[in-house]
Amino acid sequence: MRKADQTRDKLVEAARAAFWARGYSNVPLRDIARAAGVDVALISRYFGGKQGLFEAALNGAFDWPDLFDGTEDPFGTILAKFSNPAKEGFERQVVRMILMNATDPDVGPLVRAEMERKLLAPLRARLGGEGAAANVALFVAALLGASLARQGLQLHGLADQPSAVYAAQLRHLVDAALSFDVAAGTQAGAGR
Amino acid sequence: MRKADQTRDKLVEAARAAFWARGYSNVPLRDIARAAGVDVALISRYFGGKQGLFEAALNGAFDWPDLFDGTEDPFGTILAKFSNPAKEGFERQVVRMILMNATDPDVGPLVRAEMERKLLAPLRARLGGEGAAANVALFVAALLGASLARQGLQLHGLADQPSAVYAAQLRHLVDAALSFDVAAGTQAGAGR
DNA sequence: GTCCTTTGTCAACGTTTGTTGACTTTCAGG
DNA sequence: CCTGAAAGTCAACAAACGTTGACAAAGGAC
Repeated sequence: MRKADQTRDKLVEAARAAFWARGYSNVPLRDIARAAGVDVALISRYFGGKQGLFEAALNGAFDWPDLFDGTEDPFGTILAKFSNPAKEGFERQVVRMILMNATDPDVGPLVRAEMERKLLAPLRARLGGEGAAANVALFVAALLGASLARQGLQLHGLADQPSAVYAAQLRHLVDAALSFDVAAGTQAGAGR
Repeated sequence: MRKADQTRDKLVEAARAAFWARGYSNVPLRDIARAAGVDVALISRYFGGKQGLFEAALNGAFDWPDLFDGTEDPFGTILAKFSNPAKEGFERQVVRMILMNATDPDVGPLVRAEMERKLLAPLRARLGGEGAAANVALFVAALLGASLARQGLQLHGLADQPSAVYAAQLRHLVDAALSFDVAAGTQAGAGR
């Protein structure tokens, strides 16, 4: 039973790399099996099928290393993780996973549910107050939008910026998201 | 030759409805043919294949009705179209199209190229100035992020808001996107 | 060594998918 | 009416997909 766990882990790891990069419906199981150096049949055997493998890959994808247990501000921590390094951090992978799989008809609902449980709810609890939900949702929207535009769509003016400038852009957007006041209703300053 | 154009149009229309809603790789050609009331074989005959049909559906998807020809501010116009009605506007469909297909390995590059040509470049030309690219990219990022969070992910705190509140949220985020100053580099106000 | 559980291998199945080619129907021009 | 191009129908293909079941190898218990 020890050996089987190793194969399970190799499959989950390969599944993450593939699903996060190309999206659920664009990844054949044979690709994952080949990358893991394992026979395809073992996927259905161990995880019950493709969807089961995705659930296993999704499980733990939101277990951030000490983000909500410390006394630090999770918003600032997340922002810092996204701004600073070019190296693929833990949070970066989660965002790529969301962008690639949250709109899929098959596994989208799973992703959204896990997201709500492991990310949005804790962030709301940290912020507290009446309009916490609005600010948290805007925070996530800004983060996803910026990541999609820079990494996913490679937009000119965002993807070609040095990380210092991108950090300033992201902070500017996130500040707006967190400073939104629900009670104020409609505020001054139209478009442009 | 007149009749064939009608069938072509019916196919393109059905293709848009399906591709925009479920994404390129999740739509079988037979679904589109059935929705259009047409035989599947005609797709390969008329458009050369699935990718050709998508290109035909993509073509014209960015031809906004009088957005860049008038003297009005396109940023404000787009923002207004997204804030006000519950009815599915033209711009809304484009955003849904982007969110569902821009990350696809097959047609993603096509979508991004068309997006750059028909949306980002005109917006940059309108804004002008040195850092126009940065602001335009942030504008689009904010718009896509908010739409993804509200319509796509149904985030609590954004999807359950009345349209008046959502309009204020969107305007708040977009204002930040357009007010970003590239030259200022790093500015004051960290996370939270 | 023998047994039995665990683990991995292999071939095949039934579907679905995009695409193709041969055939039939439609219909305007002579 | 006759003809031929245009438009549509139908069956079938090959490939790819997820999944299954029968079988072989491995490895510890006794």
